[in-house]
Amino acid sequence: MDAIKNMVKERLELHGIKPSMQRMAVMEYLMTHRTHPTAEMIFADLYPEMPTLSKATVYNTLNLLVERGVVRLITIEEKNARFDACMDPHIHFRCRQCGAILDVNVEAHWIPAMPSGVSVEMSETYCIGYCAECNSKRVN
Amino acid sequence: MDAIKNMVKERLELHGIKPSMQRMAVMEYLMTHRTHPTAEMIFADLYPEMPTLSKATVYNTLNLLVERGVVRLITIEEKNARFDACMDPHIHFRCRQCGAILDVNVEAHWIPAMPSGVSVEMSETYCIGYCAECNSKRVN
DNA sequence: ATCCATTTTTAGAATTATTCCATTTTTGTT
DNA sequence: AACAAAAATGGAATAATTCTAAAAATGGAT
Repeated sequence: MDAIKNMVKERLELHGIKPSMQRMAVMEYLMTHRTHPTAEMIFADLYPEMPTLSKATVYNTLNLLVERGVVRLITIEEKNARFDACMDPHIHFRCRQCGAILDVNVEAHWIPAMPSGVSVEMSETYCIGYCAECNSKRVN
Repeated sequence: MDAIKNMVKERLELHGIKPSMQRMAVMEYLMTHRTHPTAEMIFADLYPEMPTLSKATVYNTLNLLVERGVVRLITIEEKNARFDACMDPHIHFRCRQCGAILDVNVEAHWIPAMPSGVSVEMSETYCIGYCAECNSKRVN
């Protein structure tokens, strides 16, 4: 019936994760909110509809999803970890002024030549500067 | 006399930072320890020789150095901020097993095309995987 | 259906990196 | 020496995340 819920379920099972209600909820949230939310944001938004949801479960689930490579952990902001369910190649940009985190699509991710013997499992690139809107308001 | 202390002093003054004892100590530490230390590590190592040093000062100094673009803040590890006084283009690699953080030199840093209006002040790339040593010990 | 083992969730306490705050010390200038 | 401004200090406060021990849910096997 619900196409999204099916995709969520499949994606979890594909990575060997049992699709419990809570895990489905967190995963669905990430797939439908491309806002790079923090654990706190996810919890706050899910809580009204799942009043017995625990913050620990949100953290447990996010950690599991990251470990299994289902979602990306973004450390572009020192304070909070942020999460992204989009695994297509893209990088992140954070505006120094308004704090917005934007996706920037790239054809493929840049992985420089590594010293021999080193194997790379994943790489992340992020940029920091001023977004178009904040730039236009800036005094020079 | 002390060539390093002079470099440290110059580098601070070049960025408009008054070279106090404490700031010199932190900056010298970063320039002579290419280990991407945490604030805690810097404090712990400096403390024996500067018993009145405060952790707050180490944090204040590191924040100032990062703001002024004298050192790089590295967020490759979720738990702690790490710092790097080397501003030459290079990226960081973290070994998932032993936790070592290595520099990987690159000719120039990769900055993908940004949406129009966006200005980029800095960018960071990091990779995570297994270092040569840990790789050789891994079971397949 | 029922029992049991395993997995998952839960609430709250604990941990810990970092920031904040009010005071003291240091520095530089008249 | 006196004073204002800047920097450093110690300890309390904050807040994100993890830990812990108990409760709930799940999934066979009988």
